[in-house]
Amino acid sequence: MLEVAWELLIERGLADLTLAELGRRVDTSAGHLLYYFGSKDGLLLEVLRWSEAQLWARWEASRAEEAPFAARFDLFCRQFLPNGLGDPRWLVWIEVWPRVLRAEELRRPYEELDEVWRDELARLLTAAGAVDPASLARRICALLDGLAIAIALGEEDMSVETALTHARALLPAELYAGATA
Amino acid sequence: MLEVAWELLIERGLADLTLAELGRRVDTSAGHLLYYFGSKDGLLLEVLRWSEAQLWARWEASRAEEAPFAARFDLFCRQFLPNGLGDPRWLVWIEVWPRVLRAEELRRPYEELDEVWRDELARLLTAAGAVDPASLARRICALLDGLAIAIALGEEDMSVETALTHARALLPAELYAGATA
DNA sequence: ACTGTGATTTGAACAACATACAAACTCTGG
DNA sequence: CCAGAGTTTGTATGTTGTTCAAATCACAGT
Repeated sequence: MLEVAWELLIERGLADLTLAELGRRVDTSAGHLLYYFGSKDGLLLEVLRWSEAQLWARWEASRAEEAPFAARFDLFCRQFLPNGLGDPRWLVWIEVWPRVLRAEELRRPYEELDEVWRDELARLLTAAGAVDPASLARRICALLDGLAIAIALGEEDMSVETALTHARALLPAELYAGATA
Repeated sequence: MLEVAWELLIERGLADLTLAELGRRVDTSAGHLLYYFGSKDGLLLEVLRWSEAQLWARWEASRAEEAPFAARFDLFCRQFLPNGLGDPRWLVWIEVWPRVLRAEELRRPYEELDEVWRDELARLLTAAGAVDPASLARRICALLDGLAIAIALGEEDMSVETALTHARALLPAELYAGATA
């Protein structure tokens, strides 16, 4: 069901991700979706969870633990960043933010999702021997968030490659030694 | 009128910033607001413009052109970053992002507003003799965006001071030499 | 003054939406 | 076969932003 929501999101964008429309796709009623997810906020959060799980699976499949740090870092950033304008994953993030502001009870679950990548990056940095991995991970993830918005919103002078360059610039020189494919 | 919208936003938050409610405050009808602003998106954009103009005025009043770079940079960041959880200026930014995604015609005006601070920071950096001011400004503004989201959304381990530390870390050592008040 | 014309302003109507809810249905343990 | 909890549906409700025709206003030209 979440998968269908996802496809709907890709096909028709944010505007058409409505309970009625989704109900039509899944052959059920909007009422049932509410019963199931509690609210549209709940549904969105669940979609986000699902999409993050997908991404995490891809990440676990592709991350090469023994590869050099530079390669793993690049891969991390590429996975994290949006895949161009209107990337569905970031569509949901951007849609969720204002809702977190309106609804107190979304804060906790939101933060949990947010933390995952920060922790993973911190793990990467720790393995590479960074001095304050937690703080550096915070910094890099914040940067990636900002860059991701620019990409997802379609700002002309921002691309994944440019973003990657910016991200690398935050690494201490000794960590990101060689160039990578 | 935009000022009243602003006060309404501060008092009651995002959820109550509705055309009907605003109309009640300004003693006019929701229909008139639509006639005037074209759409709610238009209103929001105008509110954002107004708030940015306010901020810009404060910035121009307080920036000391002859002060050392470190002080001017800190001031810039403090102005730019949200003033704690639910800062109204960032409330509007966060509300605008999903709308930019839904409505193509918002992209241009959005980008114009976005660029202002980037250009100003680039100016600061140029004056300080940075090597690639435009790119560095891009990077720092993206970082500030990411940090701002964390602050505005009320993530516990993020404060303006912490954010400031992160921002400073992006500067080449020779630019940010001394500590500042 | 009068009038006509275009810009405002209004209020009611509309459509789309998330949500609430009661009724109908389904399944399961006794 | 039944009772009752858990699902599912369809309809109703309340709130949105938006549309629109009518009313009002401002004011230039005569």
